[in-house]
Amino acid sequence: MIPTIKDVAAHAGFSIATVSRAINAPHTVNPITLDKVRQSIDALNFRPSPLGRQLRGERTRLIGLILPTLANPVFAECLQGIDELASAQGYRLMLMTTQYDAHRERHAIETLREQRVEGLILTVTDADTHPLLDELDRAGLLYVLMHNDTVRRPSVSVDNRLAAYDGVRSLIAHGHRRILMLAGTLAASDRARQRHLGYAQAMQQAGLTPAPALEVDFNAEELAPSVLAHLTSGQSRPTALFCSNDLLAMVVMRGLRRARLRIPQDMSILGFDGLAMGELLSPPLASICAPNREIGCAAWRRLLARVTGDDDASASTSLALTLPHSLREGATIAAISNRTDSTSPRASAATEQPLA
Amino acid sequence: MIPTIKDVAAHAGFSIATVSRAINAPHTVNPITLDKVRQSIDALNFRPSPLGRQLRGERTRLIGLILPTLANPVFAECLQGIDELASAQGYRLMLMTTQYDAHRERHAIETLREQRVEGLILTVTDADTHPLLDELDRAGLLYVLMHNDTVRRPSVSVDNRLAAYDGVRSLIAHGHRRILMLAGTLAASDRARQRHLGYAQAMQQAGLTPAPALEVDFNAEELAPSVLAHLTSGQSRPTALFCSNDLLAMVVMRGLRRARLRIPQDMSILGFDGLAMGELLSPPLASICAPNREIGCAAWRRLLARVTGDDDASASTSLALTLPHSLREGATIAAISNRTDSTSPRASAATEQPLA
DNA sequence: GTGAAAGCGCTAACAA
DNA sequence: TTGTTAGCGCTTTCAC
Repeated sequence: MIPTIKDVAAHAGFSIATVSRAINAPHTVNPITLDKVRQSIDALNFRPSPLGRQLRGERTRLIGLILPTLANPVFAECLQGIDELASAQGYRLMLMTTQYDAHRERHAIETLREQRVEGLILTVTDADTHPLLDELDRAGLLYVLMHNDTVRRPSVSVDNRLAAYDGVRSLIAHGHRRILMLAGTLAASDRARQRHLGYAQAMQQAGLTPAPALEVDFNAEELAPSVLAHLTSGQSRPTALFCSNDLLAMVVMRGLRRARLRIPQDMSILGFDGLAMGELLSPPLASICAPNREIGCAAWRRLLARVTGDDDASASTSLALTLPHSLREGATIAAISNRTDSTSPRASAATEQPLA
Repeated sequence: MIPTIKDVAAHAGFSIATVSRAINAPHTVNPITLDKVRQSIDALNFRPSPLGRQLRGERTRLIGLILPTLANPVFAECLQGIDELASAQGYRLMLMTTQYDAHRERHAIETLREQRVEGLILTVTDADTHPLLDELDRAGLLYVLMHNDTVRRPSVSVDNRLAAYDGVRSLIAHGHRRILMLAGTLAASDRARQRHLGYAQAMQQAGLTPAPALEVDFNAEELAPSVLAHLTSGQSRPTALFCSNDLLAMVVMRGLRRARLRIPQDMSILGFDGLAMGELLSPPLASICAPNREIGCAAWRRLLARVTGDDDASASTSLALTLPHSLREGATIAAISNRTDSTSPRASAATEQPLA
């Protein structure tokens, strides 16, 4: 079926050792022999099996990738960056997704470990409390976290707390006082926690009262009545929503529209992630941007440094690598005049200026 | 470093054969022995290396995946479906992206072949003229195409021609006469060709004149002036655009907005792909929907049937598996009154009714 | 410059 | 029930 080095040797009339050398150290074999061997290789369409090599203890050049889902483009964007570098450097990627499920996380790690991946790039729900990561440490399997916000483990991410702080400060600077944070049903993630911390800090610093994050069902067609009530109730109606990620922001925007609220006149929206897609929305989504692709690249570089042992430089570096975030203005944030801080959507709309 | 079966055997005080049996056929070994072996396995945190197994000619349970890009969620959606089934059935996925580059396609195939994948799921630019696929056939490497529209090779896709035909017919039914098709810079793909065929057919059947597809640069911030000229020139201004995919439709929508055209009052838009994201737009994007996730699943099932040899049933089946498409109405298509088929955006807007 | 042979981790036939 | 052994595809001494 699939030709082996043996077949090539027989075909060329040499020993397998010579064929091996012809492949791995061409200069050590007689040019004429080399030519014959190469002809046989072509004739049989032979490709050396990495299994044989790997078995000999060579490097597998295999890196494992564990992501929660690809339904959220955040991870697809990271993956693009990783894939770019990996294939350029001759590594292969083995991908598994977990759908945020702990069992699948465990299964993924076991599977990849069995495959003898040289390292792992992953995003988990909560990096600080994750027992599997301790196991990885114990097993000596190298890994780098992406997006997870922890100082205890090797990770690449933005400063989620600070980024959220900056974003919410910007909302406040636009005159918003009643700002609510919305989170997906997976509010338990380390980044969601950090983002809420940043939100709370910005609020308090402005003398405002932070509220707990409001959980929103990602998959529902409409916003739940209970949620909608929070967003529209007369007196304390929020004027701005800080969504813990862009996908959530998009779902919320749709929900608000269906409830006949205008964006940003009736409600300002700020997302988090900086999805490329967000710019295509109408109005373009304001978002706290993480350099997702760059996060993927950086994670790759860190992992590879560890894998190849070029880690001397980064040994002095702290575990957590923090990449700069940025604010994308978009057009989903309206400025609010604080004097006429009316609670009626209609009334307030008149005093608001959509932001270019 | 990584413990081998030998280490376990030594630790447990048995032969490697017994350890192997303890792992692969526990019932054939003495319970007491089994217990000891298992303790050693746990103690050493041993995982059998698939390399050894695979080398013995066992199945690798490895499937290769070659996608153009993950920047287009179409592929991410397929991948979700594939990944779901693959991990449920104990297969591993090796992913490579090509960015529509022929060299990378070749490289991906070679790499995966070397890895001894049992089969390949891929999307190529043009399946009919692709020399690499002939090579796969010759090499006997099993594969299934996704999205590629060809009857010559095993593939899973929608009927792109018919789907486009249906979509354009719907535009015509809404009163549109001047309908233009836009395509990405990769207009050479088999599916783009089929879609244009469907477009042309629907136009001709309605007594209208189809135009060649207009190429649009995907990555530009604004629509190119030449393109914009096509879309706004007075007399022959199109009233509807059929975009060869949803991502393109989104880019075009943004471009139109920047050019101060309203959607759908000034211009109707129909996309192709049925991206989940499209429903979150405002207005929700009308699209010809392919069941992307289902396409991934179906491709997986077909490939696995071939890989495992359960192909008897599908031997009678034709090579190309066509899944049903559907039309998502969205709200980017306006009805046009044909009597007052005015060419001025402003004037025509008055006679148009946005479609719920 | 080339070949013979050992060994990587594992399974399976065969022996005990 | 357990052990011995050959061999999967390959690289790498070590001879020749």
